[in-house]
Amino acid sequence: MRTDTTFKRAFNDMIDIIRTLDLGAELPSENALRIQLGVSRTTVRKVLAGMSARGIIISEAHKRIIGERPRQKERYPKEETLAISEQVETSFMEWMLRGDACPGTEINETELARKFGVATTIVREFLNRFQKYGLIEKRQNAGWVFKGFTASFALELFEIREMFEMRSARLFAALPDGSPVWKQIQSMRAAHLELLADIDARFQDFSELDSRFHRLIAAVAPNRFIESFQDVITMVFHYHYQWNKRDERARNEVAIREHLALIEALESRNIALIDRACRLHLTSARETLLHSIA
Amino acid sequence: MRTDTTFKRAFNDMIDIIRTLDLGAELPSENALRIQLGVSRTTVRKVLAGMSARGIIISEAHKRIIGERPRQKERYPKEETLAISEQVETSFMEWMLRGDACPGTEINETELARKFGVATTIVREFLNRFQKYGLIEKRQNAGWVFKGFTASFALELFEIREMFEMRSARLFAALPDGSPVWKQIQSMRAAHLELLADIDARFQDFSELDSRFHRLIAAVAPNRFIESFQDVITMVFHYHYQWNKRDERARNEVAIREHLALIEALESRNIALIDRACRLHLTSARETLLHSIA
DNA sequence: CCCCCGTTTTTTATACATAAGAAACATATG
DNA sequence: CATATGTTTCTTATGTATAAAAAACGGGGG
Repeated sequence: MRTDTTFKRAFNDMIDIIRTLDLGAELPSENALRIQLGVSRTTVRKVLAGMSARGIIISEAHKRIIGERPRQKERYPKEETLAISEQVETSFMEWMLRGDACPGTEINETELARKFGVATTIVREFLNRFQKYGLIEKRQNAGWVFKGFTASFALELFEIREMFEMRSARLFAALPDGSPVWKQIQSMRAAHLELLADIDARFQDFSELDSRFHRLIAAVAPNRFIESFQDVITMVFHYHYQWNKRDERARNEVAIREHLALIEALESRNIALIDRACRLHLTSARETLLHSIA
Repeated sequence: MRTDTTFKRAFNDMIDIIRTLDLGAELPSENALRIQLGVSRTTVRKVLAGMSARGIIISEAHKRIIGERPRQKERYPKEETLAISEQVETSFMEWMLRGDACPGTEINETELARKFGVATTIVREFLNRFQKYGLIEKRQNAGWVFKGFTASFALELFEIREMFEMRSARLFAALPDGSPVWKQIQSMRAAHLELLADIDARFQDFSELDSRFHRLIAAVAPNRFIESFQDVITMVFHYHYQWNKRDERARNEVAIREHLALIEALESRNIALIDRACRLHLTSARETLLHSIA
């Protein structure tokens, strides 16, 4: 009943590993592969078995040798490497953001399960986890209510975000000169500049950089509640902007420049400057989001 | 397979309703009862049927009359009115706080299900919901890890709490004189004074008052993320102090006085005073918690 | 002894089943 | 026709089943 997505993902990853090796080379041990692939040895063995069956790997006495270069077409398609729970997430986000759902819509577990073609258990589990994003609410013995991806959601989100980011930025600036974070922030700046130089082609890469940047700042003083809140932000930006591509390039360029300003402020160690750069960036991000909701 | 806890709870509540009525009196309509009991009409009818079977209610043509006073012993015991999911919560908290679990302990769904005598589905669902409290963490394709009810948990919790409470207190103080909250804060003060007057006997009532007090302050500027965080705080205090009764009376008395000081500060509208009262209270609450953890 | 691999046991992810509960529909009665 | 009750249908809460994945066990060679 469980899907073999872990196996398929590992299989694909294994293809990549083999491609870095020479034909006829000996493979690493099962245990070594287990660590490289990030799965259990059970799965590694299944992958090895599958590759042997296809002639990619040849098993000799106490050895496994690469028999033939795996071709890209032997990979399992991306969809088959996603656990059902991940597929549900995507389906749900699509359902939500495509506009099938307006604020106040009742969410019916059974109906969603039917619509997505999965078991109710999974939908239920997803909704329980999704609850933390503040977009749905459960009612006792009844279903869920979708509260809507509304302006007030965005405002509440940014109120918290501002508190958290200002806190982290200040703590960041208070770190001693010797701290390794100053190196990291340097390479962060470099990454921003690189992206900026090639913004027309790569503007879509910003989303990931954005997340990394804010997480780096927050990481100086770890707090599990702040980290958990960053998941909310990541989710919002990841999914929301998938459906709102308007002005994406311009939007991201502005954000990059704001990040650079914040980096400079951090390096100056000047609290007033930091506060201002931080607030400026968040205000503009908030306005952009609000604008795209309306 | 589903338990009939909703029915049993409604049945007990119905006993209370009937006791306020006279013998021979006519009962409200099913619909009216549905609203009073907060359940569906289906459940109301089941309750009515049960009571008819016991002679508490006599059904005549188009009428239902109270035939006999229900006795307290006819109530269903409390345990039977708790949904399995609620029982799991209690069991888990007990498991956690009784000390069976030290930081880093791996949580095994199957084992917990066995230990608690429930289905794995329910345990899984509970863990998914419980995740938001920051005490457990999931690992892909494996179980969960209990991160421990540790000092750093308490510190991280209070760092956020301080941000949120200060924010709410300030917004509270900024409300115009005409706002109804000033009346509410007055009666809150009265409730605190009452409790203080009878502290030796009623010190255990503080926990609920505490939660109400902080929620009142936060409610002036609703933010779903802050509200959700208050659930965390409520959980911590509710369960943790169930297993740490040491100095409870003294602890609560101190907290009441701190609340009274904060109320006074709020009424003064003086930001500096408010900040100080707020911080004082939170610091003392944090120290108390830290002390009881160590 | 330590690592490698084959085998067995345990656990998780997911599907499915069903009683309890909610909601919708239908009928009756004033 | 509005409201109350009887009936039917749909949904949720919870248990059980099972393939996939992880973990544990065990023997053999360096």
